[in-house]
Amino acid sequence: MNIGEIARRAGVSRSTVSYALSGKRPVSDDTRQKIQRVIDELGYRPNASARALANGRTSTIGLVFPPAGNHYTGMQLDFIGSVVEAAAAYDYDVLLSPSGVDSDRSFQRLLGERRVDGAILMEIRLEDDRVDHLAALGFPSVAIGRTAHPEGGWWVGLDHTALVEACVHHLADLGHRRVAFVNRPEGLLRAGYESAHRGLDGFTKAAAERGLAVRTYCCGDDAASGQACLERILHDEPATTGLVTLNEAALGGLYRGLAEAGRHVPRDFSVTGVVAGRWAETVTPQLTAADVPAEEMGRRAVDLLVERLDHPGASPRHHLLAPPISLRASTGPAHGTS
Amino acid sequence: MNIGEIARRAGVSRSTVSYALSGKRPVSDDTRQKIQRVIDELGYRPNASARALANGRTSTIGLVFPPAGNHYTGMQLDFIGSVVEAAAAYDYDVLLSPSGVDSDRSFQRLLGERRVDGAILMEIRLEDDRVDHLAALGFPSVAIGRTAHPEGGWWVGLDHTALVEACVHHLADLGHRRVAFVNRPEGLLRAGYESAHRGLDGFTKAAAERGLAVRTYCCGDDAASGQACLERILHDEPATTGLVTLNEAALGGLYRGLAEAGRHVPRDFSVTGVVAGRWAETVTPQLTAADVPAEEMGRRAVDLLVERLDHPGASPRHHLLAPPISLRASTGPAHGTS
DNA sequence: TGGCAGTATCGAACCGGTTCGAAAAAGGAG
DNA sequence: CTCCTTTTTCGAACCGGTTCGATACTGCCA
Repeated sequence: MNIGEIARRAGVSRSTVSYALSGKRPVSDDTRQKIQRVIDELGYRPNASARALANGRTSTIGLVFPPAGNHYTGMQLDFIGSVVEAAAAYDYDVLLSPSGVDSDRSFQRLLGERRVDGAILMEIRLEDDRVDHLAALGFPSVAIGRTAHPEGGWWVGLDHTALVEACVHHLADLGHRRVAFVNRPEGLLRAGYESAHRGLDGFTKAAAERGLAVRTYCCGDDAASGQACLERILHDEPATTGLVTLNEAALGGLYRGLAEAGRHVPRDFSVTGVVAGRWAETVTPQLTAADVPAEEMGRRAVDLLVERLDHPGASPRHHLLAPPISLRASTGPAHGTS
Repeated sequence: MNIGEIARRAGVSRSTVSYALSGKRPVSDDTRQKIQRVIDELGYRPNASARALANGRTSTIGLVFPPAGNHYTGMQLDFIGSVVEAAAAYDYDVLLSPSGVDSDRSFQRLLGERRVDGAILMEIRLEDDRVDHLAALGFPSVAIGRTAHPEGGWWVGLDHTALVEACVHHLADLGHRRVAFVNRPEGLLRAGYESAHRGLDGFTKAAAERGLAVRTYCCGDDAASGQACLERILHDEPATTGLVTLNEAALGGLYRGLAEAGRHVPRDFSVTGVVAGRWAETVTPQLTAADVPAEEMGRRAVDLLVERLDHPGASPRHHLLAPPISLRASTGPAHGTS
């Protein structure tokens, strides 16, 4: 079941079999057919490790996870799914790297041991040592997210600043004056997560522009935290009439908190934010939100990475996406205290 | 940066370096230290492909996806996350295989090209050619799910029949007489998905035992389908007062449909089913449900696979899980038409 | 001081492919 | 029929590790 066996049965040399398969040198028609017949008969497939060793390419890309710990959100699932699918179209496999507790170890595994040809990094931080490290090494990688200094890098990003600004303007246009911001968990904000920081920046800036009274909160990635967070919001400022969130996993909890406080959405309270479309449609009333185009981002990241792998000298490229807000049913005009 | 370079700099032979690293033969203390110093200095890591070629083990396990198409549910995310984490603890990497459109191709890639030492299969069908195929090949694999003939196989399963029965009994105990079943999408049922079939069996059986009037539905994996499905349920039998679902992605839509029909949960209508705990807590009121222990299942699947890899002769093992129903807030006593 | 056990290290073969240079075979022109 | 070009195939080296058999070195006892 190795190439030598195929060669023996076809009565040719190993190199001829190799060339017949790769097409890198011409092989006469009848020997090719003879070889093909033997291959089909035995169901032969070349050994991936041997091939990787010989030509230095593993045909595998690494998908590097955050040091976020044990919690995965729905958005990440969409990334993973679309990356795997897009990679398969280019004949690449996808190796998942947890980079959980000690990210260095699995990072070393992926790069140091040459398990992958390139990497896609998820959950980027503004100052991200992984990105810097890879850039210093010249290792082909694409970030899903954008560091504080994205110039000269390869990445696919979402313009969280602009999206959150749009959310704030949307609420302000509806007459809301007291608005809260529900961010990702505090640990992630402190760790410098891009979405948390840029989203917060956009919120602060737009709120200042519109002269809104605002409060910002961090919130755990689960429904219970969302509910608790909403209670805190109404406790701190009962006159709050709207919120913007980046935290899709807390969304259900936020809604529950509103329901239990007797605030009807969207009559008494407007909710909006930046979340995956699937989640926006799950809650009732459906969330007016900037839908994170996770699938497109994953696909584009793979496109960029493959381009980079195919053309080692290519100059850096990136995509900054800013999808429009999908108007659904969770926001409405403010009244009463406005 | 290869073993020869290390050997040269340390003034020893390549085999000595290899033995110093693997410990498979004794190496004197000072040469070991000399070698280690060089390795640390250069940051050397042995090439994974070369190692895999030499000793026939890739230290990688494959995670095989369903032919389900482009839709991933939250449960799958939890499986993936826990599998990756558990595998990392055993020093295994995880290779994702879509097996999307033509599952054969990526299957061949994984096994035929020897990219992985073993595989974990997700989304099992009652008659699953992948399982049969692997069993015939004697290839080390563990299924997350259980075929119609699970004897002699390695798997981690969820007792959907028992769980759905428990849900039905729960509703019947509360006095509900007309109950609906919301299954996975029709395509999956027709394809023979285990959860869809066994869940349906349990529902039918328990409903018959309790003499309930029932209807069963298939429902797409998204909120819009859930809403449509609920409308159909109430249209077909307006006196329905409860439902059992396996479809977590439709859950939000089911709730919305109930709200729009003016049925209050749990006062007018009880909802229960088998879904991941995270989803059960997202909806309001929180779902009384059998929580799918996705994390535990993923972890156990890895444990079994590693055991199988370490002891090639070991006799088949499995785990059939049947977590209890978590009483939350979505079910209550029936009244009115009862 | 020779013989011997035991330890430390080395060289070579091997895993299964790819690739290069050269040899062999085929075809065409003189 | 020879010579030369072109096409087709072959053998050997290489990728970077692992592993086996054998050699070199050490210390100990007779």
